[in-house]
Amino acid sequence: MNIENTQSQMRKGILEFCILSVIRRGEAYPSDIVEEMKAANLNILEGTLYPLLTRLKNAEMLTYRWVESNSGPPRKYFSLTPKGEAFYGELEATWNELANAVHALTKK
Amino acid sequence: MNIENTQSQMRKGILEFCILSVIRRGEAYPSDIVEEMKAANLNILEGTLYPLLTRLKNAEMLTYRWVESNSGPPRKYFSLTPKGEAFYGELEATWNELANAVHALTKK
DNA sequence: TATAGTACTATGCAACACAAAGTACTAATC
DNA sequence: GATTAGTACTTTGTGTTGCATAGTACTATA
Repeated sequence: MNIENTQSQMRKGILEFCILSVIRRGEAYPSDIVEEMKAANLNILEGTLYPLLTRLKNAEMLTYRWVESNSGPPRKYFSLTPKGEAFYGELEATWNELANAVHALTKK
Repeated sequence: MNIENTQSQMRKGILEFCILSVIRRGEAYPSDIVEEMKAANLNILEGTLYPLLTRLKNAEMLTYRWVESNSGPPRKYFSLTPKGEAFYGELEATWNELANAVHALTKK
């Protein structure tokens, strides 16, 4: 029981929401996602990001296309499906409810 | 990949923070904790609460005493140890950082 | 050709919320 | 007194995901 572990636990379920938020704003490939999240003080590791993107794709929330890169290997650009768009709305509501509940409970 | 599962994942690590918050405000027994959390729209199940309280006790964040009840079986009243108090401070900082990061990323 | 940088894939583990089943104590009812 | 109901706590097993690690593949550069 230490703070690093608890932080990791706290991130579960939330990273999914964050990733969809980044992609929802515009087609993005994994490094884009990493950069945007890092800019918001959310560091995500490839061991988490790639399987998560794969799960989201398999669940039909995301779709992707390969784009040749002019400075390295090809990149996988992801975008939201309509199903992913709807799911995003649910995630947003769920997160807001949770955050508000925690705020209400801990700030009294 | 559905909203109920994601909600459950989102709660991981957070419930610990909430429980310590309730107990920090004053000695409490499990049903007290359930009621206070329910009032804040955070429902916690016994299968989660009791093992969590046990983990916190085993990690020396909590201590407890038995109190006879005048309307049923005895109750286990929990309170924070100094170590638990310090850990709470870390949890609060960690949660705030995470919540702020998510807000920054998703509300732009 | 070998190396470096970039991009992506696969696998195994630890931890916790959830679900369910069970034990124990006390008061009320028969 | 025996049984039932309500309250309180304990135990166990499962599924999921972030983390950690190792690996493959593509392109540019030396």
